[in-house]
Amino acid sequence: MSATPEPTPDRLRAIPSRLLAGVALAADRLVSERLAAEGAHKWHFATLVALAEAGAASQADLSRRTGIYRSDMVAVLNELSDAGYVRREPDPADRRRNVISPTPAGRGRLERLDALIADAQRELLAPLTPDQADELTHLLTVLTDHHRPTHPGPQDAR
Amino acid sequence: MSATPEPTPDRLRAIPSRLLAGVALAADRLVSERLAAEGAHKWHFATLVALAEAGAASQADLSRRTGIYRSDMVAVLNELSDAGYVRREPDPADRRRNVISPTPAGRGRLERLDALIADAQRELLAPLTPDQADELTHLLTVLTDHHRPTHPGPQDAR
DNA sequence: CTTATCTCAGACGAACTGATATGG
DNA sequence: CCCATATCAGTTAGTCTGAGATAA
Repeated sequence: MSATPEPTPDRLRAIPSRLLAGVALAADRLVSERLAAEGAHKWHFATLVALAEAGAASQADLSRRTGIYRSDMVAVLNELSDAGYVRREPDPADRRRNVISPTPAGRGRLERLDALIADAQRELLAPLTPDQADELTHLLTVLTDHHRPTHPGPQDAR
Repeated sequence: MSATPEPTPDRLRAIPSRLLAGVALAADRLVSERLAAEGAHKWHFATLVALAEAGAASQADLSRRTGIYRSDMVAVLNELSDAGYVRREPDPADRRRNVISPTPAGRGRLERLDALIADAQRELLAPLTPDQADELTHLLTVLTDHHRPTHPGPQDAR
């Protein structure tokens, strides 16, 4: 048996950009699966976090904070508001915009999703020691802050 | 002045899976730009590397080694062979398959692309010390080897 | 193995409708 | 005050790319 399973060449496996792509993909799948089990999406989580921090914000604000594209934010907020997690009402001070604010149910939702995300991160970093996990996070943060034509997740800013 | 530019919440910025996604995206863009300057794509590079290592291989082998989807490999090989970088001929031992082999021009092409990729990796990791860059690569390798339900990274995200 | 579709998702530019802001 | 123009917020509809499945 064993017909030599065509290994990926070391020259390819050692390339940082390829390693990053692979691990990022695995991480994204982990997170997406966990959230999907609750009928949620990472965008919902990011939006609720931004909202928890800001208290209330316009859609454009949320777009900038989360990195979710302005057009796509519409659908995200529709879903969150249909589920009763956020309230969307016109801004009396500037009628061009809506003021989005979290509801009590939304705050509860955030805590639940936060726990799911934390679980996924733990599983992702399980093969590392706590110190290594911290170091990895640190190194990624350095690179993130350095390479930032403004896109953690892509989008926005044009 | 300063209208407070809506910062990304720390709760979002500190999440490993988000950091990975952002850095992986920046890395991929760097590499893609460099290769595009030579009219190449990362898939061409990966295929040439696999070919250099194997000497010659079937399309299915190359697909498994590089993580490039079988269907997409067809187009990649069409391009490489049109440019004279690989030869595609029927396998006399098994007429169902083709034997792909690199040409001298293909080997030269690989060296050129390899240099471009190396440049991109250097630029990507520039903000880190050499030790940190090595450590990052090591940590990513550990995660890559651990999280592979057969999908090390099909090849990339975007 | 090759080729042709087809579906699905995500990123994103175009463009339209208001509303606000500014300079004459 | 009136008007033209520029800009911003929200929204819709549509393109483009890539993954993955399926079938001939």
